[in-house]
Amino acid sequence: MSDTPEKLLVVAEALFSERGFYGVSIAAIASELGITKQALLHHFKSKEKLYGAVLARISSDFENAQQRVMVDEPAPVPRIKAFVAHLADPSPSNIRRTRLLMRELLDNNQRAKQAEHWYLKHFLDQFVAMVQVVPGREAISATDNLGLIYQWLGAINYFLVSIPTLTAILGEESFEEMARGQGEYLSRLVDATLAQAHK
Amino acid sequence: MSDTPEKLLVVAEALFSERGFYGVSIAAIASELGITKQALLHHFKSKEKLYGAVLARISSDFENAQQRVMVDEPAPVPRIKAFVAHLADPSPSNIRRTRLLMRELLDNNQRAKQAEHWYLKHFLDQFVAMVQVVPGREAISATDNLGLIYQWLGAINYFLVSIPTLTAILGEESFEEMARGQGEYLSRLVDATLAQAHK
DNA sequence: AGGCTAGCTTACCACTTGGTAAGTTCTTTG
DNA sequence: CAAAGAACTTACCAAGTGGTAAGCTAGCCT
Repeated sequence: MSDTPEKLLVVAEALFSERGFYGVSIAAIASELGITKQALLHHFKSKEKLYGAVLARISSDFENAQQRVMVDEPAPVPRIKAFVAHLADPSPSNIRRTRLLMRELLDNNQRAKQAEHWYLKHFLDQFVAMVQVVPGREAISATDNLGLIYQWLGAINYFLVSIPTLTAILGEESFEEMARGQGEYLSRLVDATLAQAHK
Repeated sequence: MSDTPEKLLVVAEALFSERGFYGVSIAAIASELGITKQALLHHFKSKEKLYGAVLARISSDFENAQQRVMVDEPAPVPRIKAFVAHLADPSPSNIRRTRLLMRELLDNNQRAKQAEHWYLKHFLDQFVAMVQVVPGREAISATDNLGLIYQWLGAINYFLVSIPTLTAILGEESFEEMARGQGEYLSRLVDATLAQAHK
């Protein structure tokens, strides 16, 4: 094979992230890769399946990262902070994936979806478990803890996808200043929200 | 005229919100309205312009709400909380608009955009001004306050667009429980994050 | 009455879309 | 060596895309 399927998924991920599922044609992806549309369709039988493969790759990487932090950081709160920091990593590749997942969040409204087999279900369950072992949080319901997690995910993901916009508004330098503060902000956000329920 | 332009914009807004700019054809919007595609194109000369009109309508409503809260709530912190509560209103129409604006945030990455004339610039400037008059916040840079606002917007907007997903995961009742807590959560989030910088 | 505009309609267009069908070349395996 | 399958290619297609052109009708203004 001339291109590894891995390479195909990387390019497809980038384009889906930038323009969305309906915004990219398989021909556009193929052209970016320098192959024909039909070569792409040979590997992934349809556009939907190609997109599915992109999602599967992301969610698998996600779960790996989650498992890693479970092992590396045994203490509950530092573990959460480490994981939050990982999710908030402002690297181009993480921004790209965050944008794609946010599009997915907006779309799977209308896309048919069974809650049980949802590709991020496991990720959320694990995350809730991470919060529930924090001292003082054991008694709090999973639903409430999920609410907390959604605040964090909101703050993290919204910031990441806003980066291009913020850079345009603020200019390169001011944005850098803001971005430097963001890690510290998030750490304090976790502390503040974790603490507030058991005052 | 048989349909008011208002009615056209309402339907277009709903469809753009659900499926995104590329996900909806002008023919689909027209069919939903029970008119021909060309009738729609008669009112708004192109798809882009129709979409632009939808955005303009939203941003104008936004600025009205902002102005109202400035008048109705003179005290800085209650004013912010009232505005946050307004933005977080989980009514179907607000969810629809939040979803549309989030799509816009994801897209205007690649869409050409001059920061100065950006349709939400004024909204953000006003919001920053609202935060900057909070006692203890005057000395803090606009950039830092903007960072704070993005945390709030993130928590609010992400939650709103996640509602369909969360309902599917948790079921109707558990979700209702979580949603009831969300208003209280947000109020505390504002308190906690406003306080943290001037301890 | 004549002209003008708003609000349509039907007809049409070039282009792009995702996808199929069938054949070809290369590589691996029995 | 033969068979099989993987990795393509070219050719094609029906359906849909955004948009133009031109005409028609009703109401309004002078």
